[in-house]
Amino acid sequence: MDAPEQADDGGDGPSLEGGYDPEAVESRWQRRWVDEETYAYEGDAERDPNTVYAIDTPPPTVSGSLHMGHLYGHTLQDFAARFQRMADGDVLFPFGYDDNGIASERLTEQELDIRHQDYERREFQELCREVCTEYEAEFTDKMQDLGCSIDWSSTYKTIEPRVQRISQLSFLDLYEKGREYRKKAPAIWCPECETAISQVEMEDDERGSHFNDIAFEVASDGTDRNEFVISTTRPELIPACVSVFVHPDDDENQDLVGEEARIPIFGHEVPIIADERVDMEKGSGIVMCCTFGDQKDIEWYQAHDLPLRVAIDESATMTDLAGDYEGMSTEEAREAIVEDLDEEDYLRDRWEITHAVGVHERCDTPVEFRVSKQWYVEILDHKDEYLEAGREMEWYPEKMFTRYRHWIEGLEWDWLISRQRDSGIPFPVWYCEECDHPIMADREDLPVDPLSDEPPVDACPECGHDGFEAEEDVFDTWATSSLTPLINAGWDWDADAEEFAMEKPELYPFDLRPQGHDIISFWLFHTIVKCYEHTGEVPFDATLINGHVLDENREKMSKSRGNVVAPDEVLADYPVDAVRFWAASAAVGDDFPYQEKDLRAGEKLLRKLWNASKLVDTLAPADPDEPDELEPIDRWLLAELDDAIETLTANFENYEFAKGRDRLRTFFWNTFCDDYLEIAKGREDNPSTQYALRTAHRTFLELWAPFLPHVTEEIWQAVYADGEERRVSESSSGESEPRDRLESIHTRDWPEPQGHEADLEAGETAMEVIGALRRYKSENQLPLNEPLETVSVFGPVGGFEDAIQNVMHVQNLDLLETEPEVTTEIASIDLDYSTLGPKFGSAVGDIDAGIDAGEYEIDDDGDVLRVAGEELESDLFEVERERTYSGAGEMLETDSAVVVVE
RNA sequence: GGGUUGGUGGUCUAGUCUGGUUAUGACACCUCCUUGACAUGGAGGAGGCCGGCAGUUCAAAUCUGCCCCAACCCA
Repeated sequence: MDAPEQADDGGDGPSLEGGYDPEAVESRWQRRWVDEETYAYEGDAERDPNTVYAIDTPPPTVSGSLHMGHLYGHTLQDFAARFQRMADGDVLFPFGYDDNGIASERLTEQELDIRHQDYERREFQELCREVCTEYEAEFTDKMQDLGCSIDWSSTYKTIEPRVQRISQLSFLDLYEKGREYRKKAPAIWCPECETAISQVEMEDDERGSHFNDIAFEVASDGTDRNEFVISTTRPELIPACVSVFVHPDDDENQDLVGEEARIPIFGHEVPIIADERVDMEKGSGIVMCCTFGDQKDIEWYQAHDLPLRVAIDESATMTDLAGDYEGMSTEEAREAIVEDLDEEDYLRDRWEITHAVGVHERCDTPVEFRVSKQWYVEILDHKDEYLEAGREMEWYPEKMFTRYRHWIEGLEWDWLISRQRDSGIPFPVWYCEECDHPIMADREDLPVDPLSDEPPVDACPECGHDGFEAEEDVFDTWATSSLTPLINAGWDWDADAEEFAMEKPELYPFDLRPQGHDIISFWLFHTIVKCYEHTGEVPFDATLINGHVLDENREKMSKSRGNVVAPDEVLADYPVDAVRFWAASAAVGDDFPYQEKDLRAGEKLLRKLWNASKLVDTLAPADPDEPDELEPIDRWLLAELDDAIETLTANFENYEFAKGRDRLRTFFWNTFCDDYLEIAKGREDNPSTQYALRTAHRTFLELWAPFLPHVTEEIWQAVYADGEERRVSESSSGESEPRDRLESIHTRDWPEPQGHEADLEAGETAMEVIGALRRYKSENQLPLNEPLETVSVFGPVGGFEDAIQNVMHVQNLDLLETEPEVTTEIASIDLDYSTLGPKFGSAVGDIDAGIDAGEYEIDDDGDVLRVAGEELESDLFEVERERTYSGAGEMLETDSAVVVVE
């Protein structure tokens, strides 16, 4: 745009003509916001971190397309970002992709129908980059269709060199701090992906299997028995059997302890040992320990210093230890061994079961446990500190902290960060060929790839040898994606100052970390670990945990169930603003169903806002002067508006989007549209009403802006942007080229209460009277604009007579000084239990009974109620009277007024 | 198996921490109304013993215990 005036790009510029056309309007604004960098973070390194609002968004894993979880999560963040931007200025709302690691490798394999094993590492990495780039481009398009106020100039990919450098710096720093070690130890292993994985990547899955009762011979002669039976689901592991365990309390089998067992078929002999970790309830109560079948085997292996017998290799193929079974897969070997056991009469029984099997979450392959040399981040010794860090953050909702706490309390493994994969960030490490001493890269050289780069030394500092071996492993994805606060803040090594520094220190610690409740245990946890160890600070002030979007029957969406709703399908039928209105309906942290009718509710609201704006536009000039004195009805509206601003502000500050949304909708629809606008129709020439109308309307647009960014921008630009003083948020630090930027509603200031005071009781009563008259017309099947000849009101409605008269088409309105002629009798007595209870205690029951039975008296002036032997002062009860009106016309009652229609 | 969270009209939900006697709103349903924006609107109505059972209390959707159901996390 090139004119200082509001841009009107021809026929499809902002205008209130006709109905609201979200399809055209939304994409038009989305494009302009991106093109004009409306949401760009300005940045001011001098600013206090407490006054810059920064969000650390967990970058989506590049493994597929945008789903409802992305939509919901980002929309919630956007509510916070948009509110904060208006309320407090500069906001950083960045965006990243997590495209290094197993997930994107598997995506590449699926997409191209290839196996990574068939490619050179470089080649495969190239393919990953290509596939990811395509997915990212499509994902970005779809993200921009959501209209989130993301700063698209602050984006990153976890595989890009800048991030690789940060990730390798992080590795070096933790190594120097003594927080990392390399160790040959049993690790969880995925035979399909052929890599070690961490505890969090393993999940349980119910699988069908068999229990096999296998007879073991006793090879020594300390007992009368010749054999005993062991139940196992994994007979292929018997070549790896290194011992047999019996529980110390197991009297029946105590005779076996200290003896030797001979392994069927394979013939090797193993000791029988007592250990209380045996589950006596399971199978025969006697259990074999193999290296390794499960985690308990590892514990035993370490506790009893057992030998290592590896029968299964890294691709789940039997090793030479398995003798005749060498080269078979574990499944093949299982069947073959069972058959042979049966033939040789060792198989005593076999039956089907289903049980939980640990599988790799990325490929559903049952995991193995293998001894291998891996890098670990030590975390078990800092559990208390990480727990404390979690405690220092604000949790929205609070209850989610429990999950974090339980996760930490249950930690059993240090964090394994090396992966035997092709695509990923390499460890910046070489090893001395002679003494295995690790050589770390120099900081200034990062990022490095040891496979192609040379180590920074000519000779090993330990032994002087000059040959080195490159580390082939890459970092676990989370070793990098746990650094997002540091990536966003531009963390780097300052060589001159010899310390770490941030390019944008004002961002750190971040104000908000949003994420789903399913990844508290790893993503959030790992991020806290990394950032805390690097900076000594908790990286987030607050964390916002979003729930999951379920299908319309409240069931989890899953591809296998076929109940997945894709965001693009929804957005093809409904405006984004309507989708956002739905997204705001759930309490933060709660799972909630996707229901189409909720989107229709949002659509209705957009239409209402549009139509109300049109009406306001016909009733008052865009920018009326403020009159010296507002009339009661107008002052009442603005006082109510002040109140709404106050609650809504608090709601946004506390991430109570659902509450804010409902409060605003009710006030806008019921109070403003149904009540005030109807009244305003009869007062259009009144300067007081014109001012109130426009003030309220502008404020409504601003208050709705975080929820409904498109429709509010469209109306704002159509109605107000033109006459506004130009408010371009060019930074005061003097950017050399002042850009001609859109004065978006989204960069305006959040409304503040203006301190309007009004007789709220009179306003409330007047609305009651209007409601009563509406009910009267409805019940008498009259149109709402049917004139009423004479209406008398007894009640506090002073100052609102005109309003009542106009909106209800009352020709004569009388305010009564005294209650109209009625005969009254006591209908009921309302007790104030909250003070009555504490005062009279158990007598309350008798008082209730006495009143019900009519056994009570009230003083003539109504000051004292005598019942059940007690005397109640007037503040404890209220007498409800049944009024019978015998005068002319019909009497209507409200809570605080009596109305007579003639 | 252990833990966490939740269960409120037909549906989705507010209220539960901080107990107070007519339980909030929306959608759907029924009746009526074309009022100067909106009939994709407006006014009104019906519909719930707050998962079950005990307990604490003058008083429980709300606090306590047990049970049932669901989701999630961890074995």
